[in-house]
Amino acid sequence: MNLAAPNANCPVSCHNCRLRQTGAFTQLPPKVLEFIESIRAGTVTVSAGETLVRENQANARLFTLYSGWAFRYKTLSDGRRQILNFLLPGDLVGLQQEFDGAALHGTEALTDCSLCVFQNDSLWAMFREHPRLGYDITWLAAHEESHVDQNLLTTGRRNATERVAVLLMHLYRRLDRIGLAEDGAVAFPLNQQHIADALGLSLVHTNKTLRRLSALGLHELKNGRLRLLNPRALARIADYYDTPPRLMPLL
Amino acid sequence: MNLAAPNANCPVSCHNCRLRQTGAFTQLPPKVLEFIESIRAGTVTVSAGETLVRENQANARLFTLYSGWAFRYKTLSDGRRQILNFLLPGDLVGLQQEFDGAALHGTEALTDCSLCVFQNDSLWAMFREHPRLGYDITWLAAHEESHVDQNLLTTGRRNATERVAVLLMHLYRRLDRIGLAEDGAVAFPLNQQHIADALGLSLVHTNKTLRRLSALGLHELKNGRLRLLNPRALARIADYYDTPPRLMPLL
DNA sequence: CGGACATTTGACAAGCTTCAAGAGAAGTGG
DNA sequence: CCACTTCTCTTGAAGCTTGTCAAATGTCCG
Repeated sequence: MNLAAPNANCPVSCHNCRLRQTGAFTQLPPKVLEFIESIRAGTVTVSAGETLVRENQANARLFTLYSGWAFRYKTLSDGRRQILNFLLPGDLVGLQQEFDGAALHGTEALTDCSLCVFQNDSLWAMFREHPRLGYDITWLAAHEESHVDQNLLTTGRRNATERVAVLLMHLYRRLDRIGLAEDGAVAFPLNQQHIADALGLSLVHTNKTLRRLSALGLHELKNGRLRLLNPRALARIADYYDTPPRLMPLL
Repeated sequence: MNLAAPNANCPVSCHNCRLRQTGAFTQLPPKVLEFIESIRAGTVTVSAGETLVRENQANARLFTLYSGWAFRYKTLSDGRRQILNFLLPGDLVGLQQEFDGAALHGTEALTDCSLCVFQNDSLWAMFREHPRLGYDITWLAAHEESHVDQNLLTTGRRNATERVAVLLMHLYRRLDRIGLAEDGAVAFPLNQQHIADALGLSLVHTNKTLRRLSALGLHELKNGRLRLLNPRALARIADYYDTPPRLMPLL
């Protein structure tokens, strides 16, 4: 079961959803699951590098990311870019613009992705028909905010070494939780520009910091896979201590 | 009507709520308003500098800020602090820890505050009894996230001058929208350490940057009030252009 | 008037960015 | 299969923004 594989397409029915079998997500009553299936408008695949939602786009839809990686970002008018957070399988895409009218950020596929698309205007129906779903959506929104909170602490108050350490640890742990770690390593499709844009650093300084950490034997990054060689040292540098895993909702 | 005044206590009944008369918030059907009133457990006042929710606190409650300013923050173990966003009248306090079990951030009163407190475990009741309220809560969560998004762009990719300009503009506009601007000026209770912690800068550099901007005649900060003397220049420096005001939900 | 706290300023050091250029990797077309 | 292009990664050097240290000034309040 490799959900990160390019050809990992969404299943026809939510009952067969492989994400739901990972044990990382909460179970839904059958009636609610059927409702989700009824408002699913279809599935979509997007190639690496393509834009899912443009900045300031008005009419975006609501998705659940099924396989692959994506990220949310904002840019300044002179092109400086900040990555806000990374989206992994199970994450909801496009909630903010349902409320703010237009997206205040862009969303881009980092790898080939497949997504389940919900019908237009189904958001209100979810709240009305199944309060449980409304609750779950709010949970996901609050959870995503906590990721952005953490990234803000990182860019605002950590130095370059600490920032890189946090990023590596955090992504590794998120992937591990949804079953995407194999033999102590995870797929790692980010290039150094992505890392720089996520951490508020320049490309060159990101490179030098990564080299320093790997020269110290803290991590290994090759063939597009990340391995944490000394997680305890990384955690100490990053001042980052994980909370115990909790089951997440999945739409 | 000065909602920022220290003695601006919550009204007994939501029907008399002065916030609802500002025109900045959506109208609620009478039945929903009565429901809100029924799950309101009381009101609380907090003095400037007091902590509303400690970092890692488990049993925090849900509030609506009625008057005064507060802020959410995170700290590293060596004391470095990052302010995540500022909370103004009408904002919901404590939603995240309802989901994550414990607060991953602290919340502190910046001025004397009064807040409406909701009953424990009333969150699920809101979603179940009145889907509209669930929808509104999600709106508020998504809206707060968009503030954090913006702050992350600012600390990650703007220089010191741009950061200060953004902060001044953004807070001015938020206050203006809820009717807290008088004669082109707003109350501004932040000290320079707060600004530094919000922008990811050192205290000294924050001071020098503020002085430079005010020497250029862009803003004036005295007697605890902020006046934007050249909003267009500030907007240009900050690369910050506001979206038209939208009505916000109010619980 | 004294004490605590916030603001202001200068000098210096450090971390990070920018510039420049080479090396490696991957894809394309002859 | 090899030249060619393009992109990513890597490294060094120089400069600038920002942080740190230290101390003076201003402000508020008892």
